[in-house]
Amino acid sequence: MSTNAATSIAAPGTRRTSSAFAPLKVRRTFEIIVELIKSRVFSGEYHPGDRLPAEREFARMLGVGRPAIREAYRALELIGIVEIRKGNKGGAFIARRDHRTVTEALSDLIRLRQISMTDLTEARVVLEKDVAELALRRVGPEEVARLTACAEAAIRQSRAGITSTEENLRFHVLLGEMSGNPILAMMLTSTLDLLRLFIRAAAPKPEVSLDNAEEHRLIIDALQAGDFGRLWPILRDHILRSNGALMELARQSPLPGSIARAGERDDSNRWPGAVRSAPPNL
Amino acid sequence: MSTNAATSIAAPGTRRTSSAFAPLKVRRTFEIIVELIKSRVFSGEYHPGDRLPAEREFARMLGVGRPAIREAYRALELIGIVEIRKGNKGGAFIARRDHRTVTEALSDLIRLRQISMTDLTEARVVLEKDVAELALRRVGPEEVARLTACAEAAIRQSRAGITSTEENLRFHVLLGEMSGNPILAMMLTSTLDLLRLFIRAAAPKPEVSLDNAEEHRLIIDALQAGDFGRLWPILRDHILRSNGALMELARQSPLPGSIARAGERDDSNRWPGAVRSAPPNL
DNA sequence: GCCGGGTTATGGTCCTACCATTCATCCGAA
DNA sequence: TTCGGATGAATGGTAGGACCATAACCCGGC
Repeated sequence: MSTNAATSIAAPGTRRTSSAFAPLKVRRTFEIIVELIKSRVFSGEYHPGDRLPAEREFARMLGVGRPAIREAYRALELIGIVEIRKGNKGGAFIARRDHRTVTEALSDLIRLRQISMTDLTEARVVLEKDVAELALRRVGPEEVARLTACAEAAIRQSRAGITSTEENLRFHVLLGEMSGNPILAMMLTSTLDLLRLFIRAAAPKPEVSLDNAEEHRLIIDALQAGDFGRLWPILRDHILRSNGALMELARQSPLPGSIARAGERDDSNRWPGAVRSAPPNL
Repeated sequence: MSTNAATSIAAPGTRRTSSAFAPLKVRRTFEIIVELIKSRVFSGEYHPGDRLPAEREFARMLGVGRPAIREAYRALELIGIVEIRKGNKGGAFIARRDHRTVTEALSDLIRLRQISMTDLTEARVVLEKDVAELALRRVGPEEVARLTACAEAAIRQSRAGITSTEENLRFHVLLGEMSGNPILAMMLTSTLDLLRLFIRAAAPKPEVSLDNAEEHRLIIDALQAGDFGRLWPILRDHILRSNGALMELARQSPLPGSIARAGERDDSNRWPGAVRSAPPNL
């Protein structure tokens, strides 16, 4: 290790021949670097698109080895804070944030916990209910236009024989965003991402569409009317109907992959079998 | 690179002098290894507590370098699937899963998105409402006993002059678990973890307790009665009251750290200022 | 039986070397 | 002049080896 004490992260004596009263370096080097970069991102010092120093250069600057920087960049990439590009003018760039990290973490956790389709639908129903209630107060003409565009795109795809699952899911994601609450929106998006996994596992055939895009128009109408009492039954039935269709599909085709297995383990009354308890929340 | 073709991950020719028709190895080595281990965990081949091969040994087994294994283990550690221990008989162990990963991802995202205290409380209110409604059908004597024990522990701590924040938060986490829906429970837990961060930032003085533990008894009573119409106003007011206390505290003491800054940036009507919009959901 | 030091397996870190990829630049042909 | 391919340079990806720090284990002395 060369000496570059100025900006060195590792205090002298923390490694090699640790002198008496070594400062108890318990955290790993790369974790310190991760914290350093995180704090700069959070404090607004770094902005999306900014390029972090090259591994070799940063290692020299901080007085640590290149592996430490590598691992820090890797960790930051995993949690979605930076994006790593190879080649000339490549490097680590501050990423635009999205919910991917949360979704993946949730997805992993859920697969390990052997979540059932029932749990997933139940969570979706309550989240959509809350989100719709909040969105109701915030939708304006612009929001309606976006929802309408999404719904019509799905309908066009359906009529053209193309699967509109993605577009249909996006409709509900949009609804989540319109709640105005980023936490709830993120949670709903994660739930829907998970639902997409289930759909892909149960209905690999792309010609199958689970969502009835036409119904989205009714939802938009009710949203415009601003009447939750009218909106909610429509939305709820819409969700439960698509859930029913998915369960039906699951029954027909065997379920490949770990997602399927996740539910079979526990008992008979979980995925892909019948609903465990009554449909939630009415 | 030595040759160990038997169980080699890297097909011959993917590196060094890539022959014609190289199989387009686009994914990085460590990602392949992560997938491999993940799938084994998901499929139940590995169980919590199991020990993965040592880095050097696994590298030899797979015919890859030690750094690849290192990075794979690191990645798995970050997403909470394994736990790495040093020393003799150390190594990578399949971890017991918890929600930490989700919480941290959520926390990072939220800090970057400059979530306000209002958003957080709003999310908490709707989640607690849903969770309470579900829990209402599932609580039995055992659940009531656990909640009571938690509430009484908090009360004892309060009277002894000890901060009961942790215990009070745990009460709501318990409520989340009693909903029977792991997804919703996880989401509520993550939200409460986030709230803990806010509390620590706003009220570093441990003698301040934000939650009124006595009220938890009322909640338990209403839960036992099985009447959501009675339970909900109590729970809602309880949450909003603690929120109000937190906001008050935030006003009194300046807010250190990135969490505080996260809200100050946007506008004046975010944290630590007044509520952005009307309290959610009534 | 208990305590303490030596042993040893293992992760933590660093270094060096080389490959692979990507972009920018330059040069020649049209 | 313009376009396209060749070339070079910067950078991440991977490998392998070396050494340190740590923690569990083992064994001997008390």
